[in-house]
Amino acid sequence: MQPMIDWNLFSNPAPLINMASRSFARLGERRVKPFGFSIGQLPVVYLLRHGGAMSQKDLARQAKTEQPSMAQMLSRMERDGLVRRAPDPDDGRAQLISLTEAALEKLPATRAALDEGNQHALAGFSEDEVQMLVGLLRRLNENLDGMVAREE
Amino acid sequence: MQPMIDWNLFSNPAPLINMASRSFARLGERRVKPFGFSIGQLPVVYLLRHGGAMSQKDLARQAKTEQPSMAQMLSRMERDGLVRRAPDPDDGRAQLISLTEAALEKLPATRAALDEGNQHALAGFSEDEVQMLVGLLRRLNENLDGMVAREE
DNA sequence: GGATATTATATAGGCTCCTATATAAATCAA
DNA sequence: TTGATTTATATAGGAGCCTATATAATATCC
Repeated sequence: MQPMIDWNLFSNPAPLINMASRSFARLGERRVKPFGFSIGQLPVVYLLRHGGAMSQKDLARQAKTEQPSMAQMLSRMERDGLVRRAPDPDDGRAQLISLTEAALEKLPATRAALDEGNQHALAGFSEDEVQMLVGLLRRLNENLDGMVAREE
Repeated sequence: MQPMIDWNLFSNPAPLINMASRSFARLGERRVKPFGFSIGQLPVVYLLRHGGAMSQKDLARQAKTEQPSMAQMLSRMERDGLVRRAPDPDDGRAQLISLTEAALEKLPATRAALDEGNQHALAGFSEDEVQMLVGLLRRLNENLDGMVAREE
């Protein structure tokens, strides 16, 4: 039970993380747009980067989004020629999703543009500080994942 | 120019922050919903928590969202009886927005519920680690804000 | 004072997410 | 083998965010 002192949005991780997330999204959007991607698509791109194929379900699980979010995303990506859907020969319900050649070709340049932006975001951070931040964020995500799973 | 080694989503701050942000939002939503709020409204609630009134423009600036996002949010909040819009006597274009009594009454319980969730998210973190995380996030946000402002 | 900027909101359109629910194929059990 | 359950995707509906643009009121500058 902590005292009901007045609230400071900027000393809690949650709002700081929300702000950072939105800023990263806006900046990332600008950087990947020239290559025909949008920022939310990157987890899918990442998972399929070697040219392999995955089901929608596996993509959703590994990208940690809900299945309907993934379905919608894949529809847009298919519409934009980034992704191909093929019926799974072993399961009539499922699809196998893979990146198109066009998408694969644009990957290296896209990633370079994005990396450059991420470097700028960490201007003034020592290597140790970056590692510290990443480590703390990983632990935070582990806690959060558990809470989401337990419906806490 | 760094080597094009294979990509790891989990050693970059940006995707980790995006994941954490989404988890916080999902968990926070569950916690504040019983009180009639939704998680995205909290910056507005926070800014108006003492019963004062602000223009939409000031709310948007201080909550660091774009004006149209704020306009939409306020429409929903007005619809839900959380906020009141009054014409600004000094400026025919502007409105003065304030929380309704109903919203003000539910504030303490809402904040308590949210704080509890945030504590759980930081389970296993020492006080120093929390301060470290907050400090690093603040610096990161400063960088990001600058980049957004400079259209970088 | 009247034309021209600037400023405060509003609207349109789209993306990324979420929850809840429907549909269709596969699996399991009796 | 058929009926019930589980599983993979789809659809509906909505929040929250963004960019681009329209509208209306205020300021500014001849």
